[in-house]
Amino acid sequence: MVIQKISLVDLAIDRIKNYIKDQEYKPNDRFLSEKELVAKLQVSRTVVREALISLQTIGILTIKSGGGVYIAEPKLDSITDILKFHYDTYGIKLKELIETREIVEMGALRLIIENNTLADTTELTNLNESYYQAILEKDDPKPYDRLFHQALMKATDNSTYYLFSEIINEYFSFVCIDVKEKEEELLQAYAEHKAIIETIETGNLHEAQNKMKKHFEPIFKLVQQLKETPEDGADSII
Amino acid sequence: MVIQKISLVDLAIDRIKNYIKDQEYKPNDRFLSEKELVAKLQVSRTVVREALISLQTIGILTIKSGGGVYIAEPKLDSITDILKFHYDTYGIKLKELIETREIVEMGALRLIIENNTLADTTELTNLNESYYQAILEKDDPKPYDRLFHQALMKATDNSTYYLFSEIINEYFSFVCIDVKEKEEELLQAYAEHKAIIETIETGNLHEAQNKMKKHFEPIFKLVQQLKETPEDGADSII
DNA sequence: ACTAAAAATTGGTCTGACAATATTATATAT
DNA sequence: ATATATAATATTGTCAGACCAATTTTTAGT
Repeated sequence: MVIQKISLVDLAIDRIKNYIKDQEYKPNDRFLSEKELVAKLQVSRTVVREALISLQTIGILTIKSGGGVYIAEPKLDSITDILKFHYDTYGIKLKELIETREIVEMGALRLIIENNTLADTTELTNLNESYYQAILEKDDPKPYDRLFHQALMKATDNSTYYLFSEIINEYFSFVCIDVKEKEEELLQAYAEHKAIIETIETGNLHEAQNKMKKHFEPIFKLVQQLKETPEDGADSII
Repeated sequence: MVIQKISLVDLAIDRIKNYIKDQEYKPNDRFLSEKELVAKLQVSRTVVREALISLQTIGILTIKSGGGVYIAEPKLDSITDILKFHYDTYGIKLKELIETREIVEMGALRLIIENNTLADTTELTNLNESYYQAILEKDDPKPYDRLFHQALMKATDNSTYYLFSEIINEYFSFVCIDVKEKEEELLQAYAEHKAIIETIETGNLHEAQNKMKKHFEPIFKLVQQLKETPEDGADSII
């Protein structure tokens, strides 16, 4: 006996999913209320609620207490949530994660250069200059760094690849320790960004990838120095 | 008023998550029953159930009707579920997905060769030979192809990178149309696998990547010929 | 010791009730 | 007439109790 009998909740989830597809809802649209779904699906409120919660969990719906049910904004929170739990519970090596980022961004360079999807490097340059300004003004430059790398990934003109890179980056920013870099190192990163942009413009893939690799070296070294420090005491649910 | 008051369900989810971490459960271990959780968390069964369902949805727990709650096997089903919905609802371009696979596998070659993580290419060869046998015996060779590419990704010795590649492949096998390839094409693929292995052994990254790129060309061309055929009629929930 | 029936456990679903929150309608003041 | 405060309504959150269905455990009989 392997077959799992399908529960009403699972059925409800499926129906609601299909309904959302067919109705061509847009994010933030108001969805049906629990009451309406009870009438429509002919099941108890319990079942409807459990289905809605499941759909909220995977980021399809948003339930506002007292305010109704809405179509969720397409985000990756639910995916990164899962990965976070994975990380906490089963452990993931930081070194691996950074290496993954590195490889993914080097791959992005290939897409950009081979497919020639980046006609205009102005935006990248602007973002990097914002990064530079933030450094000089002692602001936190990290958001700009993030934007720079995001723009680079977007320049692949492959939204799927970009999607996965975002998952990885989300995951990374959750996992990664918050390193305070020295101004000297930040300026170095700025220069490397600049060099990468210029190399993209020349169309030299091999060179661009090498520069990207260099760009990742500092963080790589940093991580390899870190010790794994797993120490917790909490035990019961509280 | 931006702050969302935290619901009891969300609290329960958090507590349970932490409890699982602390108790060092293993997959398939029996977890606490609803009743026990009610007693432990001091909330109603409704809240416990909704929390459990949420945790089941993201693949942390498995609820067996009448049989109790269990720690789920770490799988990516929940993630691919989310992506599937994304695909159905917002659409994802097949061409992009294949390009993503291509880039990811080319990146894998870099990791393998640069880090020299693949001391022994025997397993890859064996899997490829199984692929060959399946072709000759008119079996479905796809599973062996899948195994070959999986082994390649594992050879990066980066479980995180492997994890992401699995997400992509799961996603791909869901999305992708089931193409029946001719024996001629299958044998071609076999030969390309073989060539890739040999090039890995020589340590020539550039060459290996080129061969991988060639290996993806057929499926690439196939997809670009396909027309988008969105045609459905269903409207209401049923 | 093995098997089959009975009992207990556990999850699945339903109903009704009330509380907490958000939205909408109404009344009031300017 | 418009803006604001208040009341009414709608909606989700939580609880309790009941019964059904599936599973597991116990018991009884051979």
